[in-house]
Amino acid sequence: MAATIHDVAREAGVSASTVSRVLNGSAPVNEEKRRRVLRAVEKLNYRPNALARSLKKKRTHSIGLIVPDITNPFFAEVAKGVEDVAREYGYTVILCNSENDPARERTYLNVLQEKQVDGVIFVTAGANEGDRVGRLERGIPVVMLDREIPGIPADAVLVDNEEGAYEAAKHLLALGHRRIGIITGPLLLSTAEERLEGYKKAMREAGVPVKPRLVKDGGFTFQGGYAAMHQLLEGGNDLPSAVLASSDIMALGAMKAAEERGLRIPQDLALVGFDDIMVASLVKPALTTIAQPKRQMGQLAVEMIVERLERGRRRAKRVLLRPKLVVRESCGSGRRSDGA
Amino acid sequence: MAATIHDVAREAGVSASTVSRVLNGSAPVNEEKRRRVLRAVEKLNYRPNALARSLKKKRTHSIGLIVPDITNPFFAEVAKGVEDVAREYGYTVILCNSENDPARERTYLNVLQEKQVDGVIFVTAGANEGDRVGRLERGIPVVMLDREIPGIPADAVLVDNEEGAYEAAKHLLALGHRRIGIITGPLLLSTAEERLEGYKKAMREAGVPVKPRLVKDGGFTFQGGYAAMHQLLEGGNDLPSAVLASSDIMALGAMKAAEERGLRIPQDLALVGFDDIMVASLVKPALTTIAQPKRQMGQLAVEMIVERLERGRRRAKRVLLRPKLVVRESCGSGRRSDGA
DNA sequence: CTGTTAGCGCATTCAC
DNA sequence: GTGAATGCGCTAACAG
Repeated sequence: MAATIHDVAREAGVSASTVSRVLNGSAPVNEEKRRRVLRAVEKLNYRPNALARSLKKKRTHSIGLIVPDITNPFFAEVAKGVEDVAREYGYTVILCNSENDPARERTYLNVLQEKQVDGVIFVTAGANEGDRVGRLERGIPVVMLDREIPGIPADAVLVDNEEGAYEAAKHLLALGHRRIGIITGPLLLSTAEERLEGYKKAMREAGVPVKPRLVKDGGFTFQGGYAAMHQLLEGGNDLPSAVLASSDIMALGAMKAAEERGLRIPQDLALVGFDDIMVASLVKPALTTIAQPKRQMGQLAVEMIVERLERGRRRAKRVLLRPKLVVRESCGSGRRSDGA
Repeated sequence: MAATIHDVAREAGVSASTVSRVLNGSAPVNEEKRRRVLRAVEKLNYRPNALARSLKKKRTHSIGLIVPDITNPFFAEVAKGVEDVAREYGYTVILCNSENDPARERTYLNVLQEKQVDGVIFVTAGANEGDRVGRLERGIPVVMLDREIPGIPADAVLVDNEEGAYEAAKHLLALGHRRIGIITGPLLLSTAEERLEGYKKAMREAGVPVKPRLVKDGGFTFQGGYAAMHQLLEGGNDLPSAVLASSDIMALGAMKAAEERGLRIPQDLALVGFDDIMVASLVKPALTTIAQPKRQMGQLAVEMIVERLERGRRRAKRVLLRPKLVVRESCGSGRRSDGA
């Protein structure tokens, strides 16, 4: 059986409170007793029970992280940022994979609450968890990350998706493209919606009409991007000369589809992604994309929770980060081949 | 303030014990009171406090997962497997990124113990944590994953690395290569050591001497693989015609280096990886590699912990999974590439 | 400075 | 069936 604070107290010939005091430095303790306590701790290999402490102090020093899929490099990067500063502040992170399943998301929200986490970082799968989050939020700090739920006053760390997609589309337009397709994410996600908006805005400004036929939902997955690209490439005429994929993963799927159709990138088709995950620079041609500060997003989210917890901030805060166009090879130099 | 079991008891006009009984089904309760309790729970939006329960029951239903780097696709896949079955069994997972830092690893081992996790899944960075793990292991089930620490009786989920590397090398030999280089991981990791062994064994059997000059440590990182390949390619003569990289990440780095040297893969240089992460099938040429059952490894690890916890297993168990050669394009075998 | 007392919120005897 | 009492291991008053 693991030693308790009382065992240590007995071994050192002092009271449990004294042991607690030396271990937490919460009050001055006679030097002699202090040494005895430390020795006893050593001898018994004593480790305080964090459960008991948390129960008493009403602080668990743990935060929950809910993501749709940890194997998605975007979320893995975010998670790393989260874990990293959480550790610095003495917090532990509970990893929750929602698998894009609203039910699972809901379950986790409850579990985290029961486990008394000090805060939650929530990348929602888009289900309408507004009520639940709102209710939870009254007791526990919640930071929405990457995706917003409209109408709740929780903190949020977001990227200016409209701006990002706008830049991406403008890049394509500047290269002379006019028939530009877009593979969107699920439009119930603010993120996907905003990227579509940015695309439309750029098209509008350039005086190019947006054709519904060139807008396909790729569900933010590799498979979805693959299927969407095939759809875009169906029907002999009216084909896009460029495609904006709303995530790198989808861009990769799209690339595979284009390849299967015998299209060369960038000669026959220009392609832009979104996220800048590591693979983007590794594939051939290297993917031009909109980079997001993934690591930083995770870091900021933790800091926002700590601010509320340790510095008592009350007002909701919303951080909007700027994405950045990274030009690589998948859009070519700008001369679009008309004939090929 | 969150409602407690006493609030519910008062609201329902019963004792706290009764509330506990209906919530846990631990004893029969009068139907009428039962309804009243349930109603009260609803009304007060009561959530049991898992800390208090855990303190009492000495079970937290949480397990710790220590990995070197969650952004490494290999570990992300493992983590997904872990999370997935942990959730099924009602466990929560605490994510710990050691960043390959022994100090951090040590800290996490302690933190997990203090948080009273019911088990630990440990992918060690290779520091000699034997003592610590051994001591911990006496109180908490520990499963070593992917990497072993010799001499401790903990459970382990491993892959037959020697066999995998042996197959990889034989593949290269069968294609007629004789000057085969290897990029290893840090040799203090059992994993890296065993892969090197497999390579040597294949070479020996083929009667090809192993030249130290063709053995380079790539540290299991992209950068390391890149640097190692540059070293292998230095010095005009005595160059390898094929290279076995002990991880896909390193293979990718190696690919970049080869490219910089103007070498075409597979025409000028054959390359095999290890792991079969998603990117492997996406790069060009698609990477021939040794696939590991990543997801399954995570799943098994959790099951081994649950076995000890809920079915009282005592004897240490060691599972050795078989890796599998996946032939794609990077060795120019002429066979069709396969998507896996 | 230090020991004693009193909970944190729950599950579990133990009587009734 | 059910309530009262007890304690999980710890920290925080409260007296000295």
